[in-house]
Amino acid sequence: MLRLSTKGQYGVRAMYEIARGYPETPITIKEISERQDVSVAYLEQILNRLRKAGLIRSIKGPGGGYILDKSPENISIASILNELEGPVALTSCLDPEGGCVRVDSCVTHLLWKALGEQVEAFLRTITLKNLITGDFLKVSKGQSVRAKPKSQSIKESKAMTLLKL
Amino acid sequence: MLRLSTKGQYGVRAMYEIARGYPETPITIKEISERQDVSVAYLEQILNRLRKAGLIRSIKGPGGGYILDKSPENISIASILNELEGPVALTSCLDPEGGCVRVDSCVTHLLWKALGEQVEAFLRTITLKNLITGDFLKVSKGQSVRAKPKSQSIKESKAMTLLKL
DNA sequence: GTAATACTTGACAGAAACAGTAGGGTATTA
DNA sequence: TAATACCCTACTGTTTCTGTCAAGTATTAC
Repeated sequence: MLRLSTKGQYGVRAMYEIARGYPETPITIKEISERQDVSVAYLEQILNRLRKAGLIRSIKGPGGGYILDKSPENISIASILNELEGPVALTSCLDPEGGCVRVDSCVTHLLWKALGEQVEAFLRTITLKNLITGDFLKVSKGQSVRAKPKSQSIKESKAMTLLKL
Repeated sequence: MLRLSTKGQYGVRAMYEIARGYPETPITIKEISERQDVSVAYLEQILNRLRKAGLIRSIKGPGGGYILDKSPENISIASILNELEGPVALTSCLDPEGGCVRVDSCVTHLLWKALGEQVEAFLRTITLKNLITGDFLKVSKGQSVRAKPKSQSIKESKAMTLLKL
């Protein structure tokens, strides 16, 4: 249950590749395509939306490509997925668009709401920088948090709290 | 993103109705259908799977219906959803069935894994009893946890920790 | 024993979402 | 002006979802 679409998955992986070139080296779609094994045409769709959302910038012509529009520590996984898949909405009830007819009588309404909020909170704490440095991976494996205390931003330490649950 | 299927949603709501009759009063599909506004035929499919999973028991003939096979505090939302939608698997990579070809090279693999585990942990802590007593709802609204200390099981207090994040 | 109640099972079908392709266009550089 | 590289829209096959339908089995009450 709760499958993430390929658009979201590829989007995060593409952003990871773009982030690696930050702040100077643009990466072409072709390169992302080869490294992440996703077709150029499909990536075009995905990156287009992320560009319109202001997460990345594009440079046309030879030597061009894509580059982050903010620093990696300021781009969360949540912001990427929100653009590509919309906000977390476990039920149509909770979709910002269509309203719920039976909010009050629905016992499960607050359950789904709470879960959705927790997921969003989690995704907001993980940034592209975490993906690049691998801090996140170490923490999720249960390694010592205090091994690299000075590199921990506030956001990162929040992510750790969540992961240690 | 991350929409829950109606099967899962209806399943939980149906289980809530069945739980209300525990341990003595069986409830018919027809009654659940009317209370939760879901067709009888669709509920039949759903309840069948929950019965085969051992969560509920059925009694045929007049006066029959469905009844829980365990006490409400021993049936978690996770166990219901797992039967109806399978385990949380944000990517096909993480599906217990199909294996991942590029586990090691995939930077995001552990991210989705960690998120999935967190969601499962959350759903395991919420039980049908929480739904019935409404304890869960109070907590999720940020009310004092210590207001009813004696009714708190270990599981419930875990859920609260999660909700307070 | 028979009629009414209620669960059991498998097949099927329309709708929606997903995943990806195709084919044209525009801007920039050398 | 040719090559590079991004830009945009439309479309289509596949899968999943969301149910319905129809026929069957078991139990109870009388």
